Amino acid sequence: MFALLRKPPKNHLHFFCIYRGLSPLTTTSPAPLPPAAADPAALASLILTSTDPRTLTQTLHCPSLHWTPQLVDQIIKRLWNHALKALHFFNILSYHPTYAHSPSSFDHAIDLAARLRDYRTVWTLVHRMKSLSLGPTQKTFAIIAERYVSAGKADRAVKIFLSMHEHGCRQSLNSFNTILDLLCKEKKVEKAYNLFKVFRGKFKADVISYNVIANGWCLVKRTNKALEVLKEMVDRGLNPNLTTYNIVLKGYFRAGQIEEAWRFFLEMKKRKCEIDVVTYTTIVHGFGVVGEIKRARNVFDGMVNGGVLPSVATYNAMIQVLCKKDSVENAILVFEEMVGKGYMPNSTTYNVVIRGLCHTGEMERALEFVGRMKDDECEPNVQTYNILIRYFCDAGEIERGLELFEKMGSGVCLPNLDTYNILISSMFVRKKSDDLLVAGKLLIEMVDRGFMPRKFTFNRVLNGLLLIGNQGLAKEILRLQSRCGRLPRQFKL
DNA sequence: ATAGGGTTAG
Repeated sequence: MFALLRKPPKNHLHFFCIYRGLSPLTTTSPAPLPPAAADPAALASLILTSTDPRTLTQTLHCPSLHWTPQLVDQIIKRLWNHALKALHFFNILSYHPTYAHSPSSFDHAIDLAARLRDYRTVWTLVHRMKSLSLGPTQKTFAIIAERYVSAGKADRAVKIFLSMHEHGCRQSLNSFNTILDLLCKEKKVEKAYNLFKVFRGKFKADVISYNVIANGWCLVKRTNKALEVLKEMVDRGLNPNLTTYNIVLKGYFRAGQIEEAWRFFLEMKKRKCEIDVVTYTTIVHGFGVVGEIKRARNVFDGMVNGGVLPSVATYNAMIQVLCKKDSVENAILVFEEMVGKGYMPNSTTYNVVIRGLCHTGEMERALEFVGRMKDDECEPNVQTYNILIRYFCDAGEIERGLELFEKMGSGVCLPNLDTYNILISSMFVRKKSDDLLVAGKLLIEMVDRGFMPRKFTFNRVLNGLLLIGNQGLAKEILRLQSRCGRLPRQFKL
């Protein structure tokens, strides 16, 4: 992609837009005029449907288009689940005659390239940022480190963090806490804790550093380790705060230590510890997921007396656990109650209700809520589509699932990794050979869009294709799998 | 993008 645009035909394009009919380039195909207003949706679908990079470049470089960092970021966001298209777009604008990318757009591009595991492009972009004096910033390094960690290269991520000052980005307590958090969120708590112990003196670890590590231990259900770390914190003269207590509370619930959680909450109250909406939401959710609906309800109803109003997240927790452990009808009652009190449900709220209805087989009622969602100007998101696709397919209505998938692909809401996984596994329920062929094509498409299928998915699809005797496609997928493996991938950008 | 609460997945 870079090679293609090595010599950006700057001035030429200017003329092309004004004298469209006269340009020698029209011997191929005329570039469509860009949408009149700078509409991110229209531009994103233009980029998605374009097949000729040269024509697209001409359109996007047209002087009547007024680019801003916000517009560029909005378009990248819309193309997020089609990494190659998004990077192509970023790259075309890199050669715009007058517009220059913002640091935020660079960060997004770096994030996308890293998701493709195209580390060469990642570092090319970092250097370009540097030469334009736009970075790299601490955020840039957080993004890179996160991608390395999630690709199973935690050691590499740590090395990069330790050398970020060599790239002209200074280290700080913030960046230290960030790398610790990234490692913890990817369940590399042991590694985070070791790093913490080595550098806590140098960076002057604070209560946030300790909270991050404690939360890490909680995430792997080792609440006692979390408590140990926090005791150490207190011994060093740092005081826990409300976030610390909420982390521990959640930790108990996560580890299934329900009564310990409740005792801990009572202790918080007894000690006149400030209690906030996060505390209450944690308890409502925690009780609910183990089926203690009555206790969840009591806490939910009682929090107002404690002087704390529920948030949308609290309602979402209550509604979700009612769906799962009680009944959708009661969940919907709470939903209506929330609306009646003037709360605006968000997409999570709608998705929880929609999933609940799908789960009880009430697809049509679920679709009514999708309509209601739209009426509230809350557009169905990728999760909404994933829920509907999953349950349509589960109910044997695979055509309806595929129909929704097609709709997404048109640019409304591009499919993500989950969408592909859901759909691919649905292709095995009818045991039709055409379905298996579709599974193969979906697998190729998902890799093309920067999503890494699990080994299980590869094997499943390969077996399916061999079963129907499609050696050709199977071979293609095998090649794809070996490219996705250990070897760094280089998408020609 | 310096920490804590709601979607998910057999």
